[in-house]
Amino acid sequence: MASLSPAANEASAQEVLSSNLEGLTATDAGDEEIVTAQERATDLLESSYSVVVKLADQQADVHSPLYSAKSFEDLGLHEDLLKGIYNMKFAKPSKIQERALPLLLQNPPRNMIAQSQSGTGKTAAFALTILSRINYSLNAPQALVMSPSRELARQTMEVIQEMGKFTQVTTAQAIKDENLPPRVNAHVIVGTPGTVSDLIKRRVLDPKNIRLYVLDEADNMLDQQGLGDQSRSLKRFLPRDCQIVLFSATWAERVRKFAEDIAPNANQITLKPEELSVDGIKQFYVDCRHQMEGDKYRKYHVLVGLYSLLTVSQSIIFVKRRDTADEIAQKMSEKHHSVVSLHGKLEAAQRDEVIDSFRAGKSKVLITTNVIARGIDIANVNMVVNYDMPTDQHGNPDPETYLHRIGRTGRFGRTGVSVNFIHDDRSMRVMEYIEKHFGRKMIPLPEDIEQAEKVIKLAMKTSG
DNA sequence: AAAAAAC
Repeated sequence: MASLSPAANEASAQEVLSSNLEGLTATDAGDEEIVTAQERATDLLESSYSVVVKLADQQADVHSPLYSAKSFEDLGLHEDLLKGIYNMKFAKPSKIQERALPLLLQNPPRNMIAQSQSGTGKTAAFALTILSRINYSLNAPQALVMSPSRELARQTMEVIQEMGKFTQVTTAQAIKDENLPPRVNAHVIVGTPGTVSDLIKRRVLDPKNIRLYVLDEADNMLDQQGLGDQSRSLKRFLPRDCQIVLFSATWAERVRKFAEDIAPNANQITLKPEELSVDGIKQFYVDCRHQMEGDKYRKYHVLVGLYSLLTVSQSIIFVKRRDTADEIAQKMSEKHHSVVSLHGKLEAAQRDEVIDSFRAGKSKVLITTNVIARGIDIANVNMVVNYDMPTDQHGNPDPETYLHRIGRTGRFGRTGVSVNFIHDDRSMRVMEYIEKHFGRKMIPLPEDIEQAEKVIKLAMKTSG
């Protein structure tokens, strides 16, 4: 306990608030209790959460009330959208929504580059923009949302549908193996870049009426080899006056220029660096360097030792390679753990089945690659394990992926714990780099596995 | 020295 950061309570308040704004509060909590918790959280949030707004129009006054919406009514949203919002239990705009929505909704439309932490309602921000801009009497694709993975595209689609429940919106998923008509005329398309560009080239998808192009997890969409080229080249099919919106929790310096290139003259919303800390999630590490030396599976033995003691509701184990995910899932299954593995080598239908059943709580442990590192919301996940520390293709530390991975837990005001597995000097150096990058120390777990389990269990019980 | 994303 003594090792917990002093700011942990503030961060947890943010999560409590996000929880309410995301409409995913604990179902057993009474309405009265939710409101109280939210009010308390709001006070803390106001003082701790800060954004920097940079307007494309130099003449405009950033501090004008025009650029800050304290309520959804202030935004002039259609009644049917307000119904959708309140149906999802959103009480008032989150800080990012408050700042971003007036800018996103202004006419003529302006491009937007925005940064916002996981779980602060960025999906809702662009969903509301999309649903506000559609011409419902025109049966043609008018908004195109791109995701870096199949799983995130499906989840985002669900949010748009839920929010647009009281509108006449029609939607279509442009992902692998999805059955689509010969001519897609849905208003909103959510998809992955390869399939979308394929559909456009085959004239299944006509881009001429697209007025909004959204890149979710935009730094990843622009930076990654393959994804980046596809996202950029798609832009040439879009009308010249198409509004371009880029959202992500992370924006490494190197990627910024891509962003400004694809979304010229954009309004920009940036988080102050201190907002990127992850104090709400208790970050541990287990040093396996001196355990069972010489045994190539010693990291695995520590993992399975920990899991044989721990009782967590659900957890995600991140590994580097797809075959490692399968291998560990296989071995843990033999030990009667409730485990599934998910990665891009699986068939599309299989991927859907695995993620849907994990979401439904049918298995307790998801072993996966970076495919799930970003954006995925699964409320009951209260532990993330970095079995392999996140690195780029050169083996260099990847703090952005680290932040996204551990952001899969500690969501919605729930307790979140992460455990990094260190097995050699290299992985130790990767972790130390990430510690420095975020200015946060990870907490060492006792070498004795039973003691380690007690420490993790205690961290899970204390409010995160 | 990986993963993701198209056929």
